[in-house]
Amino acid sequence: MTVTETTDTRTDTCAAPPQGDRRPDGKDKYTISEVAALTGLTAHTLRWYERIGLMPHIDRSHTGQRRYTNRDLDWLALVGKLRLTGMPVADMVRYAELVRAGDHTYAERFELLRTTREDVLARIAELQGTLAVLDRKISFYADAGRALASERA
Amino acid sequence: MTVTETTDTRTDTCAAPPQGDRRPDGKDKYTISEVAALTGLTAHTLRWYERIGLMPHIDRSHTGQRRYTNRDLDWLALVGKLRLTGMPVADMVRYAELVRAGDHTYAERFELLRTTREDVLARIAELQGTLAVLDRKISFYADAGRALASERA
DNA sequence: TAGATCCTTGGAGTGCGCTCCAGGCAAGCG
DNA sequence: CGCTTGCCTGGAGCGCACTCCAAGGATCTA
Repeated sequence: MTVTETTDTRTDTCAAPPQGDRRPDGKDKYTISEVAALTGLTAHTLRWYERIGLMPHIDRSHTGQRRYTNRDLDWLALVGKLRLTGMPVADMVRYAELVRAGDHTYAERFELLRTTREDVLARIAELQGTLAVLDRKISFYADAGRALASERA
Repeated sequence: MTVTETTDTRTDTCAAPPQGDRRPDGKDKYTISEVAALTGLTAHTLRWYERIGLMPHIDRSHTGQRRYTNRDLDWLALVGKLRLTGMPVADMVRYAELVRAGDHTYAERFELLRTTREDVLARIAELQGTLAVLDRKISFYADAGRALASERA
């Protein structure tokens, strides 16, 4: 038995959820600028992602232009999420390599994601700490503003 | 009436809370390497902060060496918090300029902090979104790991 | 078929936040 | 006295994640 992440595909590219965000239904070929529009990344960045191995090699049209698939969009959605966590690009490339290497890397992928999860939790806690400081200062300035206003009155 | 942020000082440097984190009591003069040890920043970075205007001009010993005060440490603590929010250094410099400019910049400081607060809230929400994705993937790999284990049995 | 627009490539450039270097001064110690 | 250690300066360098450039080929619209 082989476990795949989505039920309807043969190879595990660790694709994102089946829910396309705002994706023309029934379509499965996108030019680079269409993908740029859908993802918010620039075409430059998409090509760069491919060069550094963060994307698999993208299908090409008969004239050599890139044609992205829905699967590629799924992967980019995941990359976007990982990027939001602050994960370095090098680590994402490592993850992409594990995915390409096949099922026997499940344990390592698990470990990488678990570590990332811990980092995210720590980061959230950190931000909540700074939020407390900000709130203290903000209420100080709010009070000070009121005091100055009443002074003028 | 003039409102100051801490009750025991005359000038408002928007100092951090009176609770020193791990600070030798009764001391009010620190060398750059002591400050580096206390803050986790490097001496290089401390000098650089001063050059770009993120720190006020630091007191000097008779031989020209920097002598940081507890007030400077308070300010560095705030800077550290703001840095954790992801605020660009340029914005922190802007805030520092407002503080140096005097009480009439309270409204602007308030605005800056309020905006930062919104950013932090948005960032936390973002991270919680990525956490959901991570959790989904992690449980996938955990299940897959169990399936592979039972296969070997 | 002309002209505008889009896509291709390798490699160079950018902005940020540090990080380090060279060369030199000052203080403490055996 | 020499040695080590710590600090000073302006300016160069670095790692990251893009971002852009030049020169040329492909595709679309009238």
